Amino acid sequence: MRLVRQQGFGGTSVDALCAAAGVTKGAFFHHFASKEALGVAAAAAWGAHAASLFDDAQYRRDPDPVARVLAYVDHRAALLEGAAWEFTCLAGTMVQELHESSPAIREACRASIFGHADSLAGDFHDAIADRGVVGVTGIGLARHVQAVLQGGFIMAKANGGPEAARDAVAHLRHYLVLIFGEENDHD
Amino acid sequence: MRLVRQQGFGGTSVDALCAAAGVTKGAFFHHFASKEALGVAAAAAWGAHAASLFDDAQYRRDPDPVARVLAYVDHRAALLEGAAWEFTCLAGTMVQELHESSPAIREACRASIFGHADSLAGDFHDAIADRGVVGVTGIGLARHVQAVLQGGFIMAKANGGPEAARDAVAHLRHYLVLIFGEENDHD
DNA sequence: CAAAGCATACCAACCAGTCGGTATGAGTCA
DNA sequence: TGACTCATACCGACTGGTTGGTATGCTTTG
Repeated sequence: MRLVRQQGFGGTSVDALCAAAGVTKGAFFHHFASKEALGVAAAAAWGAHAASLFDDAQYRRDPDPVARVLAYVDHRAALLEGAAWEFTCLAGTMVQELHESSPAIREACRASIFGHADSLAGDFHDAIADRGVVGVTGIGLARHVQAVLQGGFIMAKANGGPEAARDAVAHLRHYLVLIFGEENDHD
Repeated sequence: MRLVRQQGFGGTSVDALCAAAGVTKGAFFHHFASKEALGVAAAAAWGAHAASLFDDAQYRRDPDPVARVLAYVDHRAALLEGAAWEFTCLAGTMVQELHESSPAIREACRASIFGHADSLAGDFHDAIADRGVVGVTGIGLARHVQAVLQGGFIMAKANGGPEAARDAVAHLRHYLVLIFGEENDHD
C-alpha cells in the first residue's frame, strides 16, 4: 500500500493499485466490493501491523513503567528515517483526506489510531500510578503521544525530511520526562 | 476555499470550485495557470490569513512573555469549535495530500506553517530568556506548538469532533507550564 | 480600435465499476 | 475411471461519467 502513502487515496487509481500488486482489475473487484472497501481493509491491516510492531517489543518488559513509555518514544523516534512515505502513518494520511467523504474509512482509521493508543494506555497508567502524577490520565497521555506523532508527520511532509518529526518527538520526550522524571533502574 | 478543506484538494474539481465561487471555468483559467497554481495561491492566502488572525492580537501586548505564549495557546484552543473544516489548517491538509506530487504546493504550505511558527518564535524566545529555561529554543518550541496543533487536527478528524484536538492542546499547555511555570502578572 | 476580462463549447485522458466469459478444482454418480 | 455439475477465482475489454485544460469568440473598458 505504498502508493496510497505516497500519492494519497484519491490520487491512486484502482488501475495503478492493480498494476503495482500484479493483479488484474477483475481480481481486485472480486475481492473488494469497492475502492472504499479496500481503504477500510488497508486501515485495519495498518492497525494490525502497528500492533505487531509494538505490542510485544523487548522494551515493554522493563519493570519500570516510566522506562517503558520512554523506550516506546525512543523507538518511535528511531523509526523516523528515509522518505515520508516510509515512516508516516497510513491511517493518519487517509483519515485526513476522507474523514468527510467516507464514514467507513474514517471509522477504520479512528479504530487504528485510537486502538494503538489504547494498547499503550496501560503502561502510561502504570507510570502515572508509580510516580504519583496528578492531572493526567493514562489514556489521555497515550492519545496525546499519537497526536504529537501525527503532527510530526505533517511537519516532516511539509519540510521534506524527517528532522521536523524528530524535533516533535524530542519535545514529546521532554514533556514525559518533566511529568515523570527520569527512569529509575536504567544505567 | 471551504470546499478544499472539506474534501481535500484532489477531491475538489475545478468545476465545483467555480460553481461555489460563482465564476466560470474560463474566468478561473484566466486568473490561474493551472489548478496547482490555485493551490499555491490558496496556501499563501492561508498564511496571510493566519498572520492577520494572530500577529496583532490583544494578548500579544502582555508584558510577561510567558503570559503571551500561554494566551496564544488558549486562543488556539478557543478556536476549536464546530466541524473539522471550520478549525483545521488548510496548509496542513494540502501538504499531507500533495507533498510528493506537487513541490510548488508543498513549498507554499511549508512557508505558511513554518512562517507562522517564525512569527511566534520571538515570544517563545523571550519567555525562555525571562525564565532562564535551558534545553529548548524559541523557534524549536514554536514549531513544536504547530506540530501539536496539526496532530490535534488529525485526531479530531479521526474522532469526528474537536474534543480530541482540545485534549492535545491541553497537554501542550501543560508542557509549557511545566517548562515556564505559571505566568507572573495575571489574576 | 485594441486589449483585457470573461463565457461557452469542447476535448482527450482518466476514473471506478461492470459484465460476459474462462480456468480450475471439488463433489457426485454411473 | 471419466462425464457432469457447481462454485469460486479470475480475466480484461468496455462503459458512462468526470477530469483538468483549451479554443474561440463576445463584451466591456480605456
